[in-house]
Amino acid sequence: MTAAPVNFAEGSTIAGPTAQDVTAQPVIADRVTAGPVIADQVPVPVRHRRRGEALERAIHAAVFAELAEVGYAAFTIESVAARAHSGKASIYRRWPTKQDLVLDAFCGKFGETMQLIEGSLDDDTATRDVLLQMGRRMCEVSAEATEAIRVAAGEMSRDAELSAALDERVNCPKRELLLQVLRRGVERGEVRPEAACEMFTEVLPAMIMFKLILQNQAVSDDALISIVDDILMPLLRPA
Amino acid sequence: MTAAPVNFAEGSTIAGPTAQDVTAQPVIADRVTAGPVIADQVPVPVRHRRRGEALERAIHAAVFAELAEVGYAAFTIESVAARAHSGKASIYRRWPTKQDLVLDAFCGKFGETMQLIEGSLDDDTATRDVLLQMGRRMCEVSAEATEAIRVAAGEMSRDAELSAALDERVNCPKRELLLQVLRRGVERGEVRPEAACEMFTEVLPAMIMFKLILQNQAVSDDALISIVDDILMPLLRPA
DNA sequence: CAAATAGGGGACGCTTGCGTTCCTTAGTAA
DNA sequence: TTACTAAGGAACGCAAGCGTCCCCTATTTG
Repeated sequence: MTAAPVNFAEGSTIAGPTAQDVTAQPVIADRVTAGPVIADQVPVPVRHRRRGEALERAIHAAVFAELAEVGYAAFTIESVAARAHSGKASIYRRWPTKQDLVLDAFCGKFGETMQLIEGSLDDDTATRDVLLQMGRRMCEVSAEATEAIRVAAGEMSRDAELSAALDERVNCPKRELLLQVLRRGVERGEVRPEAACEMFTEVLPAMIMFKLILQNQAVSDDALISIVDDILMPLLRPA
Repeated sequence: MTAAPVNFAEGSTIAGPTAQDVTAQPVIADRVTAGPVIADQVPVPVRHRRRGEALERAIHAAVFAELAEVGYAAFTIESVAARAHSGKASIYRRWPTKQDLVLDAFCGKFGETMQLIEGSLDDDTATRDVLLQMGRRMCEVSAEATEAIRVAAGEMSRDAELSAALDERVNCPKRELLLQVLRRGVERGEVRPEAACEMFTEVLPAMIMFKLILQNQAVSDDALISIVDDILMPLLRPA
């Protein structure tokens, strides 16, 4: 199940005006409620009431937007609700604390992210290109959730149980997948056997995350290519 | 000027009990104030009233301890003051917001961290060992302030001015120093000339910070050696 | 089409931390 | 020794969010 990009646009206004939306919303709702809808006065699709998964995705999107805009310290359930055009109750009904909310959003985004690549492992793509593709995907997904990643890392340092859970759901799958790519590379003669180990598995994520999460730099495609071609491949290639 | 380890033990109880310390403190203070000090009843040095730099270092230490224990979201000026056995006013007198406080603590720790290595650039240490030494130093310093690092990164993403300031005070010096090490390596014939560029400068910090800050893993000395010997040096070494 | 369910959103009392002020006393400089 | 400055610490009013409840209505289910 993919991250449903559709709903990102519909459910919440990413990086859009915050307070204004909140006040603007009731007007539209009233018009819909009070009298018959005058069709051509509401060209933008009338906000319908979302439920279930659609609502959750909208809230998740609002969480990322809010985190990016004000950070975790100033992050409040109230503003997430407002941004998602939803009620606080709908949020509290699902997530008991702001921590749960953020971490669940995090998992939703990264839980099944990497599996998307698995398909391409069957065909005849070169290891170098698979790595590049994985790098691109990591950048793409992570760039939308940098603060959530920082928060998750921070909470993990304080909660061993959570740490184990996130490790299992996010880190391990990613590591395994990368390991799989390396092993496949060995079979194809593109990777030396000793290089198919855990440590080399960390080089790509480390370089990307360092720039993205800790240095706040966008990772251009050129930079990515350089990481793969000038760092990763030279390390992996058979002598 | 080093991070003054003396004060860490004196000014605040890192990772020690929080609430208890707070309530325990006045008792000691009263005893000191009210009557003559009975020497052997107060074997631990009586808390004297700190000022200026000594106080600031104690507060910084309390900041790191507090961040590590409760995280930035639950971090309050009040608990920092309590932990440092200081008054809120003394903190507000110096730092207008919690953001300023944390970031200043961050700068205090990382501002002049790396310069410590510069001395060893003159003698005949091999590049490999210089890198190892730098890695150790990075681990050492960063491990005490992982949450502060995350916070700094997060704030930077929201504040371009701050971002520039921290870059100048922390990132650039580190990058420059590493570049200097690489160039020195070129002169000594241990590094190929094309490798003395910015990108390779990031490999060591990226690997360390990824583990430490994003994966929450301690970086053992073995791991560090492996990073230097199996990743960095093979990339740098002349063909 | 009717009944049941859940969402949007306002209101409320409560708690917490903010930032300030004030008082007493410890360190410092003259 | 004597002023002077600043620290420790308590108290205070204030604002912001919390978490809950309730009402009304859109959507779904049967």
